[in-house]
Amino acid sequence: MTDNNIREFDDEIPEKKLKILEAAIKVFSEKGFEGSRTSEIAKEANVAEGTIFKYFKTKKDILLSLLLPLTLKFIKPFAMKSAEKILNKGKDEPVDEVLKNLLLDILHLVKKNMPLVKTVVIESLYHEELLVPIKEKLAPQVLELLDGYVNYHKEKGDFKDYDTRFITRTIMSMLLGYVVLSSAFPEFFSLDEEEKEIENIVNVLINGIKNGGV
Amino acid sequence: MTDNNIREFDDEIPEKKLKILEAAIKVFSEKGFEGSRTSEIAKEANVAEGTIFKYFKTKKDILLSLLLPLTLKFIKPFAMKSAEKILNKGKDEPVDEVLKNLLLDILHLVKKNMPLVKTVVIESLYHEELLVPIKEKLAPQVLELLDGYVNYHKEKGDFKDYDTRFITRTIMSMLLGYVVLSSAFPEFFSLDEEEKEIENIVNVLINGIKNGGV
Amino acid sequence: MTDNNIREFDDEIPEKKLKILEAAIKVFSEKGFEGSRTSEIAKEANVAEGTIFKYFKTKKDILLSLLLPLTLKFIKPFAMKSAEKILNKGKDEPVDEVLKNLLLDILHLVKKNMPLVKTVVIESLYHEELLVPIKEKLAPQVLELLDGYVNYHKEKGDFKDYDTRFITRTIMSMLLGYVVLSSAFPEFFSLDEEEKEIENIVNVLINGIKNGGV
Amino acid sequence: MTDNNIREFDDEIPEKKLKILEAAIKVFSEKGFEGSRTSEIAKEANVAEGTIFKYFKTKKDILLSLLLPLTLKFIKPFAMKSAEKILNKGKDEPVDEVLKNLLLDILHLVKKNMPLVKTVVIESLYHEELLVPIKEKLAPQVLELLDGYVNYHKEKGDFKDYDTRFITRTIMSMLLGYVVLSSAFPEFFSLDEEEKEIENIVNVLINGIKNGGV
DNA sequence: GATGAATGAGATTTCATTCAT
DNA sequence: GATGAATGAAATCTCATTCAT
Repeated sequence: MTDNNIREFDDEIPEKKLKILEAAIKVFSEKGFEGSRTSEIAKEANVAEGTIFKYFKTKKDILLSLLLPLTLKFIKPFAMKSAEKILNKGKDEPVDEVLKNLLLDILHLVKKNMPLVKTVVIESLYHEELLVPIKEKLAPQVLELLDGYVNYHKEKGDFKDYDTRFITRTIMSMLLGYVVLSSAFPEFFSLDEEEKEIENIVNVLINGIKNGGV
Repeated sequence: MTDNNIREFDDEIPEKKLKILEAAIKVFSEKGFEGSRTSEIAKEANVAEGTIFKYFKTKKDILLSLLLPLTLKFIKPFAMKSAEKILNKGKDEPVDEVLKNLLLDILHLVKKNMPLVKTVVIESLYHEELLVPIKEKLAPQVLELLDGYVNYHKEKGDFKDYDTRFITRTIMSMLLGYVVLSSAFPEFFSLDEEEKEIENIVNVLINGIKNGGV
Repeated sequence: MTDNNIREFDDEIPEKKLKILEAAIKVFSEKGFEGSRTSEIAKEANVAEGTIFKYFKTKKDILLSLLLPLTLKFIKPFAMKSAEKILNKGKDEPVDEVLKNLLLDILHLVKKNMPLVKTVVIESLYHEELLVPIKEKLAPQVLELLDGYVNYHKEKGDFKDYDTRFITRTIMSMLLGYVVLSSAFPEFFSLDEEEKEIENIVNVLINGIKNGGV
Repeated sequence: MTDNNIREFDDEIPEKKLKILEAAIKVFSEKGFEGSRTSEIAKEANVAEGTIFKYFKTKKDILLSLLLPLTLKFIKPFAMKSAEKILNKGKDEPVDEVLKNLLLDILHLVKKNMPLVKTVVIESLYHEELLVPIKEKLAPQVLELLDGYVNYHKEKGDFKDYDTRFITRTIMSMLLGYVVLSSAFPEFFSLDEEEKEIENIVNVLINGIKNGGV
């Protein structure tokens, strides 16, 4: 499932460079950026160590290069598939169903690209060069999308009168929490019931845990 | 607020060792474990580099030593203060209030020890030696506590009929998500309204975002 | 003026090889042999890096190959032009004039081929393979020529009774000193008065700086 | 004779750093800066390779650090000994004698520090960072000294009416030429007659080679 | 105990050279 | 012949760890 393939955009990116990127994502996600050795990346990519530096000026450069695949992996499908399919098409479906599908879609995307996401998220906590473009380019796009969704339902009267941004934050928070928790303690979750788990989470998000709610 | 002091247990731990631990927490949290230099820790601790190795066999040993302060910092107050004060004392207060106080307490604890928590959480993703004791010792204690709390309210009929563990997971998830998100994107939150934010989060957790819920 | 062209002997030498040699002379003279990269030579020569190794077995081989152009550049014209034109033709002119013309000719030759000369001179200080042929082939030819010239004038009674070799050495010394100094500190000299400078140098060489001499 | 010792200024410079500098001078002078390996310098200095980088940030830093010993080696003794002893004390001796002593002194200094001088002179042709401080600090001091000497004798009527700077240049040129030539082709000179050679050179400089001069 | 100079194994990076196309 | 992607040996530099003081 975590096939980790960045190959969707083979466009003009050379085969070897792709193999190096894939290898780097694997190794980084297992050892962390600083804990990774270019020698191991090279071996993993079936490439001579020197070849890495034909495609990337420095080791750090490999890390920064992960932003492109991340963006492509998320923005494009998220904007297209999720936005169109779920938001537009589904504007008549019940809000529970729409939200569940949205979260499930995001989640599948995250899980499929877990090593990439894990690496970028964690390393952005230590490397300004990585955090800045995320804050300035990636985050705004995601926020805009979610805010739009939230606003639509708020206007329809589906949601309580919280601040839009607060709802967006809460949705992201829950998602993030679930991802981190289930990735750190997978045995804490029943692996094959993700669908059911998400369904429950969405239910909580929508109706709360308190008895006597709807 | 994040004074990061481990000194509460000065018991027999030598002053220099404490200074080294504090320095390590600071440096690790800023650079990550692998990205940190023992030289920098030494400078930060106002100690000669060699002194570090009088108290810790290896650099990794410093990391593993963080488990003790983490446990002391969390289990003790969490078990004592939270458990007693909030759970026992509050068994008559409305559930919203109790949950809010519980979360707020945990959150304050986390925020106060953010560098320590950040380091242990992240590094446990890369170091088995760190993850194992967390899974085997820390997590069970936290779970037991939360499960007890959840069960109490479930039995009182306060909560919907979800699986206990699911509720526990969801509470932790939300907490974790909030912590990670607000720590990675602090400007995304209004710094001085943490209390209000938590209150809202608890409200969502309890009543959901859907209009027409209670 | 420093056109650096080795093309005079295009005889059978392929165009690409010439371009590589020219490029090497340029790059070597700017960065030194060890400080030069074959990649830069290739770029400068508008040639693929691999092409270099079609014409030269190794990088060092390029350096050694500079001896041929150097010899051609110097021995041929020096022996022909200088020897014939200046020495033979001028045996009746006053010694000052003859010496001045000789030095000027050599100097022009050196300046015109400065990058080549600089490279060979300096690198011969580090590479036996380069020094040996110079000592065994180039130097003797130059010495023989100069010695002949000096002897001619000594016999004519033009020169004081110094050892022939000493006079030769002194002439070369002055020339070399002037070349090195004016190339390291060009702003120390007035660029456009080279002719006048040489004239003065020759005057000193012939008459000394002491007042009361001729 | 080329003892190459920089130890005169042991002042506060650590023993190991001195050994590294001495080793670097030796290796640089034999292989050139770019052709030298830090591993060889370390071995020559009887020091671990890592130790080099405790005292010098980079390999290039070692090269630049040679300016200090060079300055100390030359400016101090040159200014003190030469200036005082030769210039002041000798203002009544015949000009030949004074100039000869001056050149001999400089020459001895150069020969004694040949590896250092060779390295700095040659590498300054390739590294701006080395050339600039020489041009701006070292050269002016030397020039001022020589100019002073020349002016003194010009005013006394000892020298012909050449431009002061020209005479300075010519003296330096001859010296430099002699040093380079005798160092590149030592067998071209009779090693043990340096004193005599210099005497002759000074005679030429003063009286020229032309017969009938004084 | 505390220090910090010294170490050297190992990391990243460079670059001459090869070779399939 | 010409190319330039790929190589990998070797270079520079880093840094946890040791140890004499």
